Amino acid sequence: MTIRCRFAPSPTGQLHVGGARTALFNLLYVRNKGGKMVLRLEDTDVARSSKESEEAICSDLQWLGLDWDEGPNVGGPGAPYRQSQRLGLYRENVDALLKSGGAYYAWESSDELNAMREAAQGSVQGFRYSRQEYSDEQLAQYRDEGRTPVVRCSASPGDIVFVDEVLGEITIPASDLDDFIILKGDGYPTYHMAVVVDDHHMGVTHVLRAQEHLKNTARHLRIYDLLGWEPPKHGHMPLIFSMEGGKMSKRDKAKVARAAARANGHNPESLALLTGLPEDLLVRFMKKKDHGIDTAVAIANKLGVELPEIDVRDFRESGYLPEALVNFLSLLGWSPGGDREIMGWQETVDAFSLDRIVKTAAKFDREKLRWLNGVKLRELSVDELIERVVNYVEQWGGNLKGVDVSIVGPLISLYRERGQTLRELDDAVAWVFTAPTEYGPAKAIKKHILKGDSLERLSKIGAILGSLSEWSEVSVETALTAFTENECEGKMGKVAQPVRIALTGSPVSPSIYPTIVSLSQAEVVGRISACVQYFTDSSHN
RNA sequence: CACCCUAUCGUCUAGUCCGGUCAGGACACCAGGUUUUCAUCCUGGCAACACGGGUUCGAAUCCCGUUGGGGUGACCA
Repeated sequence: MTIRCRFAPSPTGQLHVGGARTALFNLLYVRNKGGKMVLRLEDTDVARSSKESEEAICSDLQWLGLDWDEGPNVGGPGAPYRQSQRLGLYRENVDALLKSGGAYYAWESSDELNAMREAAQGSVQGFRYSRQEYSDEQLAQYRDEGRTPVVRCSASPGDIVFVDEVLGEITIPASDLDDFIILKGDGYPTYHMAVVVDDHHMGVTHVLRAQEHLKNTARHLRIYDLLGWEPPKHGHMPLIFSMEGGKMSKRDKAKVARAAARANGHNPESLALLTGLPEDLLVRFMKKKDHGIDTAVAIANKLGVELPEIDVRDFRESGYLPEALVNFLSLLGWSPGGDREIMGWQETVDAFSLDRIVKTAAKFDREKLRWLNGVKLRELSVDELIERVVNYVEQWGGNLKGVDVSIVGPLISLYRERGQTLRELDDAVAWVFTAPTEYGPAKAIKKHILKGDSLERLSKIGAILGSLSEWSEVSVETALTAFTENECEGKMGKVAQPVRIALTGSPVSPSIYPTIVSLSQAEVVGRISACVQYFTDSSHN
């Protein structure tokens, strides 16, 4: 039997890392078993679904290298792969359930339902819908009001017991289940109905999804049973937590922005002034009534705070490598056993199995991701890394955007070991394009510039470099080692550190010779004399 | 609050199913080495079986309870 798995996002926003991990595990399983991967868009929430979101999600999946064998735009035996294009099929099966008595029409409005929930607040178990009887007069009245009924599926009379591929035997007691909606008032199926019908018709053999769906599985199994279909196997994967514990969610961004605002002593009024956003929105935001990402981003930008990456897009923008994110994600809730961690795609595919998926939620440790990204960065050949950086700045901007490859190349190989992300690499190189206007830290300045005859020495070095007839790493090295031997008792630090400060503004940079020739001779001479000038001016020492 | 899931270093985890190197690796952190600075790299260190009962010659590993954590409780998926 061919194994078939699916990833079924709803196109209502960006691809979340949790979603990416779900897609990843499904694909790893499929590739390991030589099966087929299906991508299906669950766009039954008409109000929230969008084409842009669909494109963004597909783009991020592709960026991660998570491909699919069947899906929208590629087709396949289960086509179409957008639920909004499969309405007839759902309707058919809803009708079948209606006919067999497994489902029935329910006429309560959302408001009435909410009122019923409200009323059930105090009860031990909370609200559970139970089937209502309607008199002919009531029905007539509802129709006159223009109400459209929903269709509810009758709950299983007995406990739902199934063997989960990850968790083992799971029991959802009947007392926990109630009659759930399978067809909405707008004629669209709910998730429960659509998922079951599609998984069945698309030949899905294994449903691997997050543990938050555990109870939904009980509902889905009920539908399979009522329809007389063989259900697929289910496996529920552990959740991904933020470092604080709790599902990693978009709200984490709002949380960070709020904390930053408070730490800076802001109130809604001052925030409105700062961001130009309406004050009532900010009031709601700060009171945690609103968690808008745009609001969070606006505040963070003004305050210069980094928001935590949550969506795949965020990680892309921060300069992570797809292979690093994939490797990291594969280790969240799964391990190949033993001591293996740094793995390539095929190695991971070969090692993957459901019984090695962990049962407990994993916290998302960005520090480890950063480290892993650095490892993957250094695994790349220099040429490959250069290409990644060029593509990266092309898309997301940076100091190196539009800069000639003949300049980018040497710089990147210089910084290869000094950055964990593409963004950091680009940031690190900023000094090449902008001469320093100030120098620091103070302690280093004191030691390398102001102490003794340092400034005079720097001046001499400038003169020596300026007199070179050939501008190359070798000629610079020859000249400076000679100078070091003759005038600094061979102490390289006396030469390198002042030069670093003069050229970059800080005492930290890659090896000194390549650092020097990263700039033109004229630029080096200019920066050195500017530095000497700066500190000769008595106000700076 | 109810139900369900779950429990090894701060974090990700190996070991648990088939009890007998009481615990391995990695991130982070600390110390040292290499290095003209930084980084890379190398070496070493710190650090965990939630608790309480059982079962057993012997339990991280099996059973029960407690506590902790999380999920769910939509005409969202």
